[in-house]
Amino acid sequence: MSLIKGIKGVKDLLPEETPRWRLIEEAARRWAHRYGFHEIRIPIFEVTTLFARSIGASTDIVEKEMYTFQDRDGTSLTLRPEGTAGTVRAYIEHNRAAIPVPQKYFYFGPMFRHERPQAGRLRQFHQFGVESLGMADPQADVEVIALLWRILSDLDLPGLTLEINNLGYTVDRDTYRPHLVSYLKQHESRLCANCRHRMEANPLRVLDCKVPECRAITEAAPRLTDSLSETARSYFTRVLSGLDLVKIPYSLNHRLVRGLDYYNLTTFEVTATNLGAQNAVGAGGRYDGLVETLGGPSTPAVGFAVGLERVAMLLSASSVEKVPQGATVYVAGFGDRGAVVGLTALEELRLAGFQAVSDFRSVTLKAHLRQADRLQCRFSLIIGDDEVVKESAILRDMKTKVQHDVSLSALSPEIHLLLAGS
RNA sequence: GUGGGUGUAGCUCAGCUGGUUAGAGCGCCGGAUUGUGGAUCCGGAGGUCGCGGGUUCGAAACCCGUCAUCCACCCCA
Repeated sequence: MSLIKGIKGVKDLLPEETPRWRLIEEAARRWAHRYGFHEIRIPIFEVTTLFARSIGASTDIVEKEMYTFQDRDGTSLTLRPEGTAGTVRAYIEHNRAAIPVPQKYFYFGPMFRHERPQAGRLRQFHQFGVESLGMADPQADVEVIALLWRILSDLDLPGLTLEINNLGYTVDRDTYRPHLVSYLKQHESRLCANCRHRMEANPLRVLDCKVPECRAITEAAPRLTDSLSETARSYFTRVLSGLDLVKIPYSLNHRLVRGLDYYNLTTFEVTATNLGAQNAVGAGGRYDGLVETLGGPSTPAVGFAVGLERVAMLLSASSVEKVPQGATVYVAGFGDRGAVVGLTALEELRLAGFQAVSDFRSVTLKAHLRQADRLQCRFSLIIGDDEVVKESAILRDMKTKVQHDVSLSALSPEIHLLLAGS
């Protein structure tokens, strides 16, 4: 009999770490709400072609990282590798374009990518994401970027940096690509093997190669900026001045190229220190063509996603360890009659709104008090056979060791009174 | 998919060039304190040394394989 273990790259979140996650989720929710985003809950799996069409058939995600399987009727389904595709699908399917107010959504949930696990990278990981659909104005970009920045800074993550770039329109990239390729061809022999391949498949990706040799070459390469149309340029300028206005610090990075095909114009990424190699905490951009590619009405859109595991990693390094709230009342019922009365006292306290706990394995008062201490309870309610006879229990303040008799017939009012007094 | 590190008690880790009953700290249980927790002291329990094979008189240690895990490449949030 071999032990059944969890799947590689798929983690359990144990009660010790769950408060940290709640903190992150609450911050994200709070800020999303302030910015006027509403929660959407979309399925965890979809028809495979949705992802192939939106993310891009030649991306790594679609080529080799998706969890794809056959449904019983043979249709190909896949576990979502990201949240945008499903959100857009829902937007189209429910004809949300017809609603005369901006459609601004946020979501939380697990995503699935078959990658080799490492620091900050799992096969089942969690994202918080935001999609702002319908507004083709730079202010919409600013709004989304500001929201991302606000959430992450509110959580006080170390070494946050916002990098931003302008990918222009598809036509802009089409005019730029030949310039880049012909330049790269001249230096082909000095490029890494990977980049030589990328040069054919997706030349823009060569720009964010980390190999120093490649970087040196691309440093002098023709820049996308110089091929951008006037409209693309002025759009980006207005995004930047909007960020200045609302005081979001950023730095330009002309190498910033996203790994998903649907982005255009504004792209951005927030990185942090102390994250190891996977240092992107949140990233996103504008994707004006996606709704239409998926069969919906032409709809401009911007969004981002945040990697929650990565945020959680950073948060552990900083200051979270201050919320281990223990229970307020430990009920120590022991002896034949005390145990019985203890059970009813527990229930009575809970109905009255207290958090009340006990360890039913403990038979002696000593053992009970030890557990009360471990559980960091504020009070212990001692009920032994003697107390049952007297019809009054002993309420012990675990910190001050002060004890009061409280009558068993009026437990919760008397505890309320003592609490109010202290 | 490729490379490297690490697998010894519940946890964190020692264990020298192979040598006899495998250790520490923390945690756990019990006692000192038969109805009063945390501290102290005393005592105790707990290990297929990841798994399989090989070398050897002898393997936790050496060799081969395998699995797990971590980190990096790649990719991305």
